[in-house]
Amino acid sequence: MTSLSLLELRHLRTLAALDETGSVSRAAKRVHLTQSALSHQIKVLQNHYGLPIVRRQGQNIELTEAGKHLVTLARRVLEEIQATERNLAKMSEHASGSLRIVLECHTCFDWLMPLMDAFRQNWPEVELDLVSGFHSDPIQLLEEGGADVVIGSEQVERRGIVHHPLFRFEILAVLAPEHPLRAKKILHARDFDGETLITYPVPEERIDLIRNVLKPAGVQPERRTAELTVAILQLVASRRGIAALPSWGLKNYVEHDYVTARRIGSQGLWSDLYASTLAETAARPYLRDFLVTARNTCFATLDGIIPLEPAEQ
Amino acid sequence: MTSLSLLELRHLRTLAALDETGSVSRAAKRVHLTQSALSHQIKVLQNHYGLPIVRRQGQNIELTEAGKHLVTLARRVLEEIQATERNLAKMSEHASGSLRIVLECHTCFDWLMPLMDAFRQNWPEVELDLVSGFHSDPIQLLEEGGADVVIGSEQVERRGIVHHPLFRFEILAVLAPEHPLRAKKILHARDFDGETLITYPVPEERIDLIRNVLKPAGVQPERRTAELTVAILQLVASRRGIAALPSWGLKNYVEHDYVTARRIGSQGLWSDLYASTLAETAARPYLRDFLVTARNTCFATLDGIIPLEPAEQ
DNA sequence: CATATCAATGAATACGATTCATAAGTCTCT
DNA sequence: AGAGACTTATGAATCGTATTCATTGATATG
Repeated sequence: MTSLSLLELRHLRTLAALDETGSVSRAAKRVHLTQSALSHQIKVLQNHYGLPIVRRQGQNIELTEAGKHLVTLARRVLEEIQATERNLAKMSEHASGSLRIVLECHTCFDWLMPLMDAFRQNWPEVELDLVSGFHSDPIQLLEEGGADVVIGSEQVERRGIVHHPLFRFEILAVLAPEHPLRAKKILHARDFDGETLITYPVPEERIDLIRNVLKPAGVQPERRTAELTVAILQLVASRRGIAALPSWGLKNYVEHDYVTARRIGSQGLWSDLYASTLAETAARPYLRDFLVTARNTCFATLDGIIPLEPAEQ
Repeated sequence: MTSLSLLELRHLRTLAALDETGSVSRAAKRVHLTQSALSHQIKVLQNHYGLPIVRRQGQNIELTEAGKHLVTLARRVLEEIQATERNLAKMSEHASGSLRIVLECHTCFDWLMPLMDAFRQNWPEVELDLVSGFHSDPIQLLEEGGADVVIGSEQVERRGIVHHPLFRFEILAVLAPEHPLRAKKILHARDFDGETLITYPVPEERIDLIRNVLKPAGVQPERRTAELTVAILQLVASRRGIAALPSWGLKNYVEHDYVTARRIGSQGLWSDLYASTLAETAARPYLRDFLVTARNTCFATLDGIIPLEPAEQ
């Protein structure tokens, strides 16, 4: 089909990112390019169509009418492409197998559930499971063949294991709205002295706040555990202690004044999330599709997360 | 939307061309690239998906199952893109106006009619017309504002006029199946000596066979005219003379042995078709869309035509 | 008002798609 | 069978252009 169009999928991908982030620089991170690159892309498109596509709105940008047209196109097209690429993947080898997921991070339930539903639809032949219970060395599970993916935040170098970066997120301190510490904009290690820390029932080394902030400062608050995120929040709200949770799940509770969130340290406490697999299973098409849609749905639904550079391979 | 895909629209465009032409080199002409470029593109895609996309079938190629998946994707996507680009075009200026078409070439009716129907649907605001009758200087009509496009085969340099190349086609001699000349594979100028030439009712200079072949050789056969292509074919079939017509319209008649077609000269007699407009109207979005879909539908429906390089601008 | 963060832009760069040159395969015709 | 006219495939060279770099001007925030 002939076409005088200079439009390419790369444009559509950045358009979609622009729409989702509302900012050129955030969109740039999302598509792993510089802000400048996206600015140039936008300019080329606007010249080509003779129409503004984005409008500066204060700090950020906003799509114009024309931009929205292109975004709906982008959505449809990118989805169609992913669908047929899935079909192609199914035609190649390794199109079936198992995807047994180990979660190091309890809060990941939030985004994992809808993701697993979608995946089950797209890959009915793949045996999808969540392997439950606590595991001291989840990576070993991979090597023993007891699991296929570990979702966690530590990136330990080990032969035959590859870590696929998902995203970076901030961990915020969660307080009851009446808590005295609410006065401080930023909490530091010694602010936790004498407080009760409410966490998931996992070893200390697995809790970023303790490992990276409190322990180095020699602060050792009391601990109390709960299995579910809502239970932790409930305890916090009823003034039984402080918690540290990913920012994305807090938004609703904070907005309704159920709890208050505060940054930890002047830079904030950040953690990276990886999906780790055997090098061998990393090549499986359904695994790659799982990772792509995982990132997509996370970016779409989780606020305040930051893309990570894809692993060089 | 994140994507590990290296797929780009350029790939989809060549896929579509590959499917329509069944040959890498013909597809290359269609998308204005070299055969080598397309070969490389195909290889990249096959490596990426780990699947063959085309299969060599003797001289030409054939799409595999995977290739067909991609082609249906390509069709859908490219169509969607054209649709939204039309929408964008309508949002810019010059989105309405008139498109009055002058035909220098009678046979163009064949492909112009469905094209005009499609155009009318897409651009209801544009006043679409076929200006009828014979015009000695159709380009002048453009300058006088009596028409907007001239579709013809001569490319006369004139200030303020731009010629948009459509395609190149071959003109074949058409004989009655029993005609003595059927024995020759190729007809030359002197073969026409003493024959009756059946043409459209236009001046000699407008008839490529006469202007480029017979006149230079000093051959001057009798002439007889008919308005419609079917009428000409009817006269030929009933042995009233020979005609010279574009190859594309002949296929059905030749296959049913209604008439016989022969090449004219060892290289064949070829003619280029252009759409000419004022430079000013060339910028109008609906005109550009008209040209794009004209080329597309011609390539899709007309056999044996060859793309021309787009005019440099 | 200083600082941080944003988008825009021109020039330099680097990457990769395309071309070039060539080889190898396929069909047709004599 | 062999010549010729077609194809497609492939590695190396080239060229175009998308991206980055470096900088500026805007906009918000404390």
